[in-house]
Amino acid sequence: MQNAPHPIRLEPFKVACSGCNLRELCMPVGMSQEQLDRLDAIVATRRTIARGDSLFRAGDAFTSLYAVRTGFFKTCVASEDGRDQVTGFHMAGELLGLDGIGTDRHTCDSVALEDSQVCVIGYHQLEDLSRELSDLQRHFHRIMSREIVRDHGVMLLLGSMRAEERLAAFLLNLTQRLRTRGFSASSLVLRMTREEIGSYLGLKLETVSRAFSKFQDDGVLEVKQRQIRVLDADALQALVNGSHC
Amino acid sequence: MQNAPHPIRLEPFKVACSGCNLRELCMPVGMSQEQLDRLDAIVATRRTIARGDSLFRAGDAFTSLYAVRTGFFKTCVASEDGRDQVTGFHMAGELLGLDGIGTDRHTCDSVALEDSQVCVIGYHQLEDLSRELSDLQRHFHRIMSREIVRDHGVMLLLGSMRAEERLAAFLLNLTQRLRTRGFSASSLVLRMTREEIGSYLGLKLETVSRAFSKFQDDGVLEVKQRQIRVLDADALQALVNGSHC
DNA sequence: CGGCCCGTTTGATCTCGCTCAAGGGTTTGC
DNA sequence: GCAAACCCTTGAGCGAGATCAAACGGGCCG
Repeated sequence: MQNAPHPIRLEPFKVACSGCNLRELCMPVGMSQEQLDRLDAIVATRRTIARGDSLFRAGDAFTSLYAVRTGFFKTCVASEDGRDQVTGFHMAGELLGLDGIGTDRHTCDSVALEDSQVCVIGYHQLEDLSRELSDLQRHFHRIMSREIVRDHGVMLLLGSMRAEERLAAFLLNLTQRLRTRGFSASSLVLRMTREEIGSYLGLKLETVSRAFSKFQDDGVLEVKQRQIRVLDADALQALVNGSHC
Repeated sequence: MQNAPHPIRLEPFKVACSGCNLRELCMPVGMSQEQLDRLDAIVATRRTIARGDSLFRAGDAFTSLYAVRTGFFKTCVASEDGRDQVTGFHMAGELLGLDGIGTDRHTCDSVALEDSQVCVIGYHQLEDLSRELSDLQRHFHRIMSREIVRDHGVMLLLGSMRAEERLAAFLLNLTQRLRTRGFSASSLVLRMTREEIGSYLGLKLETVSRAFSKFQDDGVLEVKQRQIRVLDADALQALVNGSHC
């Protein structure tokens, strides 16, 4: 849209990390040109996933990690009985599939919430390369560690927050990540249903809906179905910071 | 105890991975003698932590990982306001400190629940070595991945289980881990208070206490303060598997 | 254009776990 | 050995969120 005109060049599927506008968010953070070229070599393919389809499912053999290029995903785990829990939402630049490393099988489902594209990163090749490039090794370890820290944050949320606090924390997290990607921090379109939000937050969909309505009544949000406008981010932050006492 | 007599040799603090009886549970899983020797070289020191003391705290600079050698730990995160959430309990052979890799600072507190000893593993040395030993690299990645999967399991528990189901899942997890270490699966001594269990499970201590009493009344457990005897593990398993419908 | 499906909102009621409170048991320290 | 913490148990009442139910709204397709 806002780009200066470029010579029209068709690069049907091969778009390298080195030329990717997500490279400062994704695997190649801070890598040199030479390192980038080597990373390009192992991120050979991309895959398109239609809305509603799975990128992988629990039980699938683990071979690759996936970097979200465009679109939006949820991951969910299921227990033996039907119970189902959304464990995360993932947007451009984020890495999917880390759960599979431990047992060589994926332990959760990853489902596209809109038509999406991912870069396929062969895991063994990544291992090989990260033995040579200590920057890559370090970065990969950081990504895994941050995932653990993120999960601890969700555990804190699920274990000790009330419904409205959970939703506030969720919205602040989303807007924060959107801002990092250059989007507005105040206007967003939810890619997931109330039920999926509820599953992630340990709430029922009705409770999520009521919390949205409450925020709207209080002038904190403007809610039109999945179109959300944040009117008072400070109020959300205050909720998360336990103003309930 | 059951070993053939050895010449009495004092090894005051240096006990190597290669001679550690936890090596099949800990970092050196499946490593060759030559690899073990190299690992020994970087696991140079041990540290003793008295009950109630911290191994590390949120905000501390991250330099090392810690393998629990003896004793028992909890890790907990705190939010800006006073809220506090136990994110895990850790016993012999388990690795602590992975949270620090992402930001070079620890993000949670790790507290000894009994007098404990840990092996200190310098992280940079581990990185260096795992670039040379692909088995070590692989194993380390698996440990991190399993931690992520474990956290997903806790999220499922916190997000979708009722109080008694949570306690049942917790007890089954504990006994499973004790069994792996050669302890009885039916008789255990809890190292943590009801409040700490409650924090981990997203419940209040009174609710935990009531659930214990209920299990005792139902003949599933025998509860004497922190001394627990599992009388009917199948009943616990049935609870976790959602027999509530 | 009309009808259907899906997701959402809102209301009424119920219930599980929380809160508040009291009492008892165990461990620790003087 | 006694006292003081600390931890655990149990009861009573309450309330946040679940459940059940109904109606609404938008998008899609015939």
